Amino acid sequence: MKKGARRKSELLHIAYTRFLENGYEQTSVDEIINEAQIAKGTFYHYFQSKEQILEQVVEMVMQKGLERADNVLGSALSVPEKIIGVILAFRPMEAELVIQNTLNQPENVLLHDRVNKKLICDVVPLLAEIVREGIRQGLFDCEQIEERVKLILIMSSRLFDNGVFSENETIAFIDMVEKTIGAKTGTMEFIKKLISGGQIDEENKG
Amino acid sequence: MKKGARRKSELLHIAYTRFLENGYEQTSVDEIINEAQIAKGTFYHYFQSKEQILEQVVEMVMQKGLERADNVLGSALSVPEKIIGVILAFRPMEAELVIQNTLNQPENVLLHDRVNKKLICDVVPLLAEIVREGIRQGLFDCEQIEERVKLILIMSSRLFDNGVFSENETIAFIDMVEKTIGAKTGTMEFIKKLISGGQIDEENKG
Amino acid sequence: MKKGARRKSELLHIAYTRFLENGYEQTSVDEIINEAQIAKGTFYHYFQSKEQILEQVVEMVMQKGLERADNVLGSALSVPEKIIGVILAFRPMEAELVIQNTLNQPENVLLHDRVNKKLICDVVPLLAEIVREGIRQGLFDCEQIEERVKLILIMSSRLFDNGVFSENETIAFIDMVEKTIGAKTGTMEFIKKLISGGQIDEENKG
Amino acid sequence: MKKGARRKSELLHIAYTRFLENGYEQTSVDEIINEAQIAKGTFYHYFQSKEQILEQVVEMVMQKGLERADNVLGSALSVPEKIIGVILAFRPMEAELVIQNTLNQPENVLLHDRVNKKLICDVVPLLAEIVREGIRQGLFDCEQIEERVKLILIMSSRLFDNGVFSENETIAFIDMVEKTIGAKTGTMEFIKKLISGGQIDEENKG
DNA sequence: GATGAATGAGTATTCATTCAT
DNA sequence: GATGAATGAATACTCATTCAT
Repeated sequence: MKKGARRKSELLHIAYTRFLENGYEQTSVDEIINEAQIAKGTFYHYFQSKEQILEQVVEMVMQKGLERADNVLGSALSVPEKIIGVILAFRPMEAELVIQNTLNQPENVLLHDRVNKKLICDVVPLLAEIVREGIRQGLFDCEQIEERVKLILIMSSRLFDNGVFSENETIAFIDMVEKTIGAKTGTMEFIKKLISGGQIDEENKG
Repeated sequence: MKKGARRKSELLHIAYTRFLENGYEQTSVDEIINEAQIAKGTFYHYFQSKEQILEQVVEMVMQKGLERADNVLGSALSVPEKIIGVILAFRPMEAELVIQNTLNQPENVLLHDRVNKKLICDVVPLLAEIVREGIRQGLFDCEQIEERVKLILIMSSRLFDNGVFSENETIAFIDMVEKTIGAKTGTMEFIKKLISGGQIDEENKG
Repeated sequence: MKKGARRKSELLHIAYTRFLENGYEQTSVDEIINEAQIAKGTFYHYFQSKEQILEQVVEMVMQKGLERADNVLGSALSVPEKIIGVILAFRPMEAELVIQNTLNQPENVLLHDRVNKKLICDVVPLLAEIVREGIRQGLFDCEQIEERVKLILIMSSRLFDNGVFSENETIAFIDMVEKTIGAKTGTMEFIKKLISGGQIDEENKG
Repeated sequence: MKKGARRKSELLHIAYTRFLENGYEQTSVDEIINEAQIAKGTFYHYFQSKEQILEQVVEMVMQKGLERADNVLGSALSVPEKIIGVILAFRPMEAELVIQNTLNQPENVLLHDRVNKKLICDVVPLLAEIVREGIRQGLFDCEQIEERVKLILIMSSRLFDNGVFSENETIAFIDMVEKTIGAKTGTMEFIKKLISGGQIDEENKG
């Protein structure tokens, strides 16, 4: 069914936005159906529970991220660029919201948390593979690859969560990333241009 | 009023425990007053709203942390030890809960988040000062001190949140800390003994 | 608390009436609170759930019945009269309803069923004791006393449930009762007057 | 339409089973169509409402009972055996369920009640005719035949509802039946063998 | 005949907050 | 200071029924 799928996707998008703006707990099913202009029953025709729509929103966000990450992996970018590309692939959410400036910090914690958990789980192996490639190319030099990648992800997730970072923060971050994976100073320097140059690269949404 | 203050403190402690175990949203005022054996009205005599008790719980937690941090600062510990000491001063919460094994991840996100925000805000200047002392002593060497300290805090907060870390995680973390602040390799090695020697070491879940 | 008790009793009475008229499932909490002119929260201040008010209604009905039965047992009535007196003590409900003519048979089955179960459970021992007294007085003669009493109760419960019985039904019922407990023909004859004479003796309610 | 009739019959059977297991109110149309693997609309193509399928289930059960009863009437059994045969003809439901052990007392009250009402209505004339035959044969002796038959049915229905009866209950029941219709002691004795010999005998719960 | 998406009034229950005593 | 009865808006969820295809 075309129509059914479109409706479900529309509901997911509305829920996603509301969850981010007001938080999961603070968003009632009523709010979602009012915005979608559908009946209560229709909502429960598509989703078994409120909890289920949260899960599917998380899945949707991750799915989009994975697709973008795949594009990055298959591209002709350099290894350092791929690392940043993959990290950014899972951060369009932040981008949208920084722009909308509606990000209501204390409320959307639960969604962020869920996404972060999945993210670390799914993205660590991807990045670890790229780092290994970098090691083979003589660009990086380190052990405990998964663990280092995880720490980088944690840091970047926090950084991007806030959406805003000073030049000093960027410098420190780049330095840490380089040292963490044993890259030469300057290898990741290009990040600086990425961030300060354009308030994060955009492209996303439906 | 002695009695009033004792009651308020008792209420804060009960709320603190319940918030951590079940989460803020999932803890009702009824639950708190039942455990405290007081009437509804009495609760609202001490706190204007449920939100207010959350704020005061966060304050209380931070206050305790600051007291412990002050002891660390005034002690005869080495600079590297002081850094870890201050970080740990704000993490007794985790310690308690890891032991109690009641830490229910998805629920207590809000409290953690609030505490973390305050923590980064209050603790960064403290740690920055210690790092500066370390630089003066020739132990460390770095610029962007506040930003680097912040990144370390972010990483450690995430690490301690999960409560469990493998040996590889510990090694990677120590290495990153040392490199972040420009310390010689081995300077922070003692952390390893702290963690593995202490209570918290377990095999990693994820 | 005088006031609180009065409210609770009022709620029980309203629920009792609605359950009988419309059935338990068909009576919503909204219906009860509208009739009682109280807020939703007030209902749940007195009862933990809808199920709980049903239980307490059943208890109330049984309690009233037991009190009436005690009066009968302590009276100067003859043994046969006591038997009928005890049976009737638990049947004021029918009386009310026959008069009100609102008894909507298919709906109130659940309440009836619950009351009947408790009734058979509580009343059988009472009646058995009276029958034994009758045997000692040489009025009755039978074995399997509890079982026979139970069968009589089952029959009478069904009879009274419908509230209406022809003369032939009454004759047959009396004959069966007499034969069941081995009484001489005519011993229970007086029931006939009771029933046909007055559409069941009344006195009940609040 | 062959297919249509088969489907309808299948739906009736599913509904019948669900109503008995979970009760009418607790069985949703969704449950029925899921089990039948048909669409919502199809259900409402065969039945105008949920209420209507209940009615038709009751009819179906009664129809089956009447067919069995007809076989009994046309058989070469003795008059007392025919009486019991007819009663049992309408009780296969209990038999099935006692065996399946799924009879969930509080829920299936409504279906039972409806069946019982129809049962008494339809079966009383049948049994009355057999009793008259017994009187003509000099086996029984009583007046108010319909009423006595009705009382016997009421008792037996309750007995069979519970499915379990002790020896004393059986003895008392047989004695009451014999005396009710003026049969010689021992005439209905064979019931005992039927019950205790057969499947249903268990130790009494209550 | 058959489908299943859509409906929306209805359900029981929760809970932070108020206020007269 | 302390109580707890009372509130009522809000919540997630159900389900018999309809109807365009």
